[in-house]
Order: sequence, then C-alpha cells, then structure tokens
Amino acid sequence: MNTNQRFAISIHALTLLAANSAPLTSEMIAGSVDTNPVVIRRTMAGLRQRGLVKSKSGAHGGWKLMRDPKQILLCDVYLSLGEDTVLAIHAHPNKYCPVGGNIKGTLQEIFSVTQNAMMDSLRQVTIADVLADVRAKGKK
Amino acid sequence: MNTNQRFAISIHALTLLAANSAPLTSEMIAGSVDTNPVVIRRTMAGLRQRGLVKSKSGAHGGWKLMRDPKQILLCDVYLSLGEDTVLAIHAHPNKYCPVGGNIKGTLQEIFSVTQNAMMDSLRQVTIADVLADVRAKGKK
DNA sequence: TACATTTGTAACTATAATTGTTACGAATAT
DNA sequence: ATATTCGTAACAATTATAGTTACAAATGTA
Repeated sequence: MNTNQRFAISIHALTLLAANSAPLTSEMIAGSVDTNPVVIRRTMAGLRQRGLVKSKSGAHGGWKLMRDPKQILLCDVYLSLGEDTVLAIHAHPNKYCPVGGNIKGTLQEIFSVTQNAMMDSLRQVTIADVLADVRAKGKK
Repeated sequence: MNTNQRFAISIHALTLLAANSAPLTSEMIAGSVDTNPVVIRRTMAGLRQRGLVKSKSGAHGGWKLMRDPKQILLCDVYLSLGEDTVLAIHAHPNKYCPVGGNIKGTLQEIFSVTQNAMMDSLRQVTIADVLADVRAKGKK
C-alpha cells in the first residue's frame, strides 16, 4: 500500500482551519490528524509556499488560511505538495531494444494525460465542500 | 518519489508480447525492462490471473498474450495489479474531533471519484496504441 | 526585560513498500 | 535423461515516508 498521506493530511488540516477563525497550532492540528506536530509543520510548509496558509511563531501563533475556503481547490492543495506523477516509470529500460528504447517517452505522455484527468477531478472540489460534507456526516 | 513501477513494467511487458508472436521468457522481458526475471514473473502473475496472458513452463516456454492487443485496455492492466487507490488516507484521525471524526468518509468519497477519473483516462488507451506509439518514436 | 509559547528546520530513527536475489521444486519440450 | 523455464518462498537491499528529538528564532505578555 501507498504510505504517502501528505495529501490527506493537508486536506484535513485546511478543513480544520476553515472551521476555525482563530489560528490553530501545529500541536492542535496534529492532535486531530493523530501525528507529530513536526509532520504537520513539514506538510504545511508547502501550503504556505503556495500562499494557501500563513504561520506565525510565538505565543498565540499558529496557522491561518490565506483564502476563502471556497477558493481553495483540491488540485491547488495537491500541487502544493510538489509530488511527482502518481504513476511511476521504471528507470532504465534497455535502450537497444526497439520497445525498451522508446517506451519511456510513450509512458510519459500517457501518464501525463492520466495525471491531468486526476487534477481535473480534484479541481471540482473545494475545502469549503469538504467542510460542508464533514459537517453533514457529523449530523447523521 | 513513488517507487512502484509495476504498472509501467506491466505495460512494457505486454507491449513486448504484442510485438512478438513467439512466446517470450521472463529473462528476455527482464532484459528489456532491466530487472530480475523473478520481478517479471511476479508482476505477470496478476496479468495471468486476469486472463491477459498465459505462461508455459519448460523448454520453449514463456509468456504469450491471450487477447488481441487492441482489446487490452490500460485500465485492465492497472486493475490486474490489485493496487489500492493512488491517494491514501491517514489511518487514525481523532474520532472525538468534529473534523477528524468524519473526514475519512469524506476523503474516501472524493478519492474514489478521482480514482475513477484516472481509470476513465486509462480506458482510452490500448496495448496496440502503446506499441504503435513506440514504433512511431522508433522511426524518428 | 524576562518568560512562555510557537514555528522552522536539521538530524536522526523507525516503519513499511518495493525491488532485487537466491534457491529449488514442478512442468515441459526434445 | 536433460536442458529449459515457470512458480514461489525466503530473505536482503533500497527507498520513501513518518515519527522523534533538539534547539534556534520569533513573538506576545507580564
């Protein structure tokens, strides 16, 4: 199984921030996600670089959203992680084989289209949508 | 980076088989992929289970396609690997938090839609398409 | 100013997924 | 019979990711 949980953690953290106007500390977020505060800081660093959140050191510091949750698309969140494409290509297919010598380019093109399809899907959902759905589930 | 190359290896192997009517041994395929024959056998086992290829032990044995390459969709190939969804969810969000207690279900739904978008994209490409593209690149 | 709080980040360990390797039995063609 | 080839278990090696510790820097408040 894939152990990369950074995307899920990012969405979780942003949803918490969307639900709270006061800043949340890494420790509070880590408590809800069930991980170490450093893992949260590490993950949030990418979100900050992309302008989705800001952080403040010191007493009463923590994390805040920089945008209306309606304006945060999940594809923005994904991109902030700086991940490669989800489908990986083997490193050294045999150059002297007619198939091996050309398959990397072919796979790159196909996997890029697939990645775009994934991104288009993530473009349809905002952090506001996530929060609304979480709240709806909470009422049931 | 994601190190799971099984999907790329499977496509590579099937493309080799599509280009050759005689059976190919795990060793030959491994030579083109640049890996160990056991890795090939392991990967091909899933493809066989799904009825995409057959294998034969012994002298002049090896692997053959069970279908016209035009009828092998990349989504079939992907499914034969038995992978989880490409987007993973963190294991134990805090149940007693209004967000943490409900986010898993929300993420499952979103990630499932995204996975389907990916599959729809992979449904548009066949092994015959891959072989044609590889050959076209070889002529340039 | 002193102190408590909180982030930023480096350094390291732990865990888990994946690949790579060795070994050997079973199947099969000649 | 013999050589070939797959099937698979067992294990080692590599890599990605998460988790942890430690401490400097920033910041609010008494």
